[in-house]
Amino acid sequence: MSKKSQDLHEMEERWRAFWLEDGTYLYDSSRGRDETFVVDTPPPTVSGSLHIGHVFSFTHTDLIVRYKRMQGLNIYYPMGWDDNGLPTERRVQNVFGVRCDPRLPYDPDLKVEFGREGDVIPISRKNFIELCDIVVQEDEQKFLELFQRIGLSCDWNQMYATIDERSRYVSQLSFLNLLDKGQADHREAPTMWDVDFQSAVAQAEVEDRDKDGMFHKIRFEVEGGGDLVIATTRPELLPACIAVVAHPDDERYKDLFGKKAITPLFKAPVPIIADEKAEPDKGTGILMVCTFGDATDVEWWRQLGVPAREVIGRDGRILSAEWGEGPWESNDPGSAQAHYDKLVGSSINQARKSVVELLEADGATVGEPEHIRRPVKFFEKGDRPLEFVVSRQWFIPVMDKKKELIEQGRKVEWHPAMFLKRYVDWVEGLNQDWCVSRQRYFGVPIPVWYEIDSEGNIVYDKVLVPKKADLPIDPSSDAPEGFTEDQRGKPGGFTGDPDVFDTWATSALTPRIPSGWPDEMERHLKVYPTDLRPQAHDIIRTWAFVTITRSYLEDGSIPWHHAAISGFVLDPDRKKMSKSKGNVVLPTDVLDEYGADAVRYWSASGRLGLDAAADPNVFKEGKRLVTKIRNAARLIQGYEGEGGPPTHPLDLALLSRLRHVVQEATDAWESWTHSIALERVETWFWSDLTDNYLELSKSRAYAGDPSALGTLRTALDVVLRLFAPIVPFVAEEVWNAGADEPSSIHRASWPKPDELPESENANATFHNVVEVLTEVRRAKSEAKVSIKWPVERLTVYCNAPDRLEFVRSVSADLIAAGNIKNLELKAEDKGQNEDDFLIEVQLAESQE
RNA sequence: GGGCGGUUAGCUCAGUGGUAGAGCACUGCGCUUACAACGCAGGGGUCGGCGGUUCGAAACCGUCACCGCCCACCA
Repeated sequence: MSKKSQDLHEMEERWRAFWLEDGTYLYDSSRGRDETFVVDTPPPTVSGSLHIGHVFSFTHTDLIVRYKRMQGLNIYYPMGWDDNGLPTERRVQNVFGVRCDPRLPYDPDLKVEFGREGDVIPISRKNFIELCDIVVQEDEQKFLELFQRIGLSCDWNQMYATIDERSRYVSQLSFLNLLDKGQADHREAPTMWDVDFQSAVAQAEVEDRDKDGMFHKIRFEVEGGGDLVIATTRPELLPACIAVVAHPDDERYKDLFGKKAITPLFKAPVPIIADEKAEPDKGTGILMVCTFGDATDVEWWRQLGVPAREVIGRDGRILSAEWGEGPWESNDPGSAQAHYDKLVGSSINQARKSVVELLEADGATVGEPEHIRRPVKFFEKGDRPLEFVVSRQWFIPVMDKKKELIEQGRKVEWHPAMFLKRYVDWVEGLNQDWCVSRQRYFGVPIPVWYEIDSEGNIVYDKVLVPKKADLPIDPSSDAPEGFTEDQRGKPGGFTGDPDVFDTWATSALTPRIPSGWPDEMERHLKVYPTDLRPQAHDIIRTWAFVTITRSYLEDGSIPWHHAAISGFVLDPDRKKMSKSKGNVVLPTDVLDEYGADAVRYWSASGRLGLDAAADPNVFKEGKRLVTKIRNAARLIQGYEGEGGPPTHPLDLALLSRLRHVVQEATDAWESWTHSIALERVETWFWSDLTDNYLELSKSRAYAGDPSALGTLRTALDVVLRLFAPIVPFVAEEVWNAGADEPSSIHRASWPKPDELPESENANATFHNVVEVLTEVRRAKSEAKVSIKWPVERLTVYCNAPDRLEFVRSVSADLIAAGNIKNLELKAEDKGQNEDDFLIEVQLAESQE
């Protein structure tokens, strides 16, 4: 690291320490709701890797917060860590080489090394959770360091984690409230299921992936003669077939409705039914309904009201069955059993192959299988397609509340507004209630027990709930009221719900976790509903949706007034970053190279909602700005003498133009377009101040002219405050230069236009003098001489005398800045257009 | 299949009806007492295509193309 980079990092570290010690960013609980700005911060998944995308979106939040703080608002900006759930479990499995087996007893002496390799060790649930706790502590520390490094102005005393006691309390309490209100129920039903993780998943966690498959055509006989051909990509579900369906208007099959088809191999008679959901032009136009191939199968199964034939188990292997009994109806149970037994225990892929072979041997296939590419549903974190498996799960009903939830979404102001549409589309497209239970270990336990009857059967209708005062509880180690632990799992006793909540069921409550809800309502109401929910657009369907839903169900509220949506970060070539492509930009790398302010500058230049490229040029630009601010400040702060009110026309022009920048920047912040605020301030700083004014004002400033000195100091003071939300470190450094007792710029007030004078002639004065000065520079550049080379004679001709007057009013500054020996301003027509300037520059013969 | 964005200089992006912009990259000059981690000057664009509205369109309307994202019952 170079010396200068080191200085930069030391400077940042110094202010980081000062802000913590000074309490610059602490929430003041004594101030009222209307003077407080509250952020419902996204708790990042700490078991994921640190990503430049975190820096981008969290900086967006911090920009807004810093602006609001300078507007005089009391800021409530907590930070949460999302450690709950599958990502942590996966990481523990990987770094310790273990897996959770809940049947095993707790081993208090278990020792496993971080990063150990070799055989995977099965461990008890309690041991597993202990390892999870170790891992999340480390991960949280890394995120904390990163976030402090980029200068997030959180109140670090307001930290929480989604697995901590407070979160478990809030999560369980809110769930019990829903249960009281009849807004949560459990049922045994076909649910989307990941066969690797062996857990239910919710609609929001599902994604389509295009996969290759084979279309197999299978001949079914029809009772009473004839046959029909079904095309399917999932022949392994043939034993689970409970009906075949065609469109009611389909001439090919019209005569078959009401009859029965006989499945090949298993000889099961199944009804041929008509339904408009069958599309004549897909496959052969007639399809088999299996328990369960997809969500439509589930619907048809419900309509038919027949028992399911479950063939796929929770582990993704084929279950055993007794053909000829119960739902396993067959015209030839013996041969059905013989065929089926060849499948039992095999994986889905193996079973598919076996069924095809059996069908071919039986002559039940038609033609060659055709290749097809089609979307297949996956758990977003999973590797194998989802299956529909019957299991008992807890749901929060949302299908009957779409209208209300859309209405709630409309009450929120979305920035940019287009994301409201994405929210509405998602809610409108919901096709199932929210499944909140997961068959996992590291999560918030579902706080209920069930009674066991005298026969030893679990009576799911008899739900035992804890007293709210006892929360949080773990039903696998705590006993319900009226029972003792030795009655667990015994007839006449109880059993705990074995599952945990979906991570989102807890994350949905982030506005209530740090607020003190519901026990400290006075405090809660000072920070709820919150003002701002910042988040990225990918989790509108999850986090935004679930938060709006839970707030509505809890007390009819909206959780936040504004939602600010950040885009994604793409690599410098605008491609998606991924570890496999090796194009990942690490936040620590760019922070090392360019510094926190420069990285924040890059974030601030990205508009809300738009994806941004991690472009090194923009980081560089930011770093250049930081250097420029320090250098400009060094010049201004180095001048000696008393400053006074601005009286000189150029000084009035500069400050008047700054006055308009203050207004424009404020308007931009107020309309959630921080990138425009940055652009306006930066243009003024670079072009007006450093390129031109600092040069033009030098002679007067060195001479101690009070108007120039006052102007320079005011300009610096104001522009630092305009820059402070974006580059907080250098702004603080320069603000406190030479001060014995630092006083944070971040507690200073946002500039107001009224602090600055307004001059009618500001733009004319500035533009005219700059035009002349630029021409002088051009002449010197063309003559290939240095910028300080003397000008023997500068003549400006113009037909418009008032234009020349503006130049004349600041001619002394112009003469000094251009090193001009003789300046002549002539109201003469030299053939130039209208009132254009015609500028003649006669350079001196020598540099003397 | 439906929806939402985007398309402006080699690159990353501003620019919502009035003479096409910035930074980087490129070329030339310059160490000038704030700044060589820099400054000054310069070259570079049929604003994705077509049609329309208008005195005037990068901008407004229509349409098409391409890129990206979101969603959709996987036969």
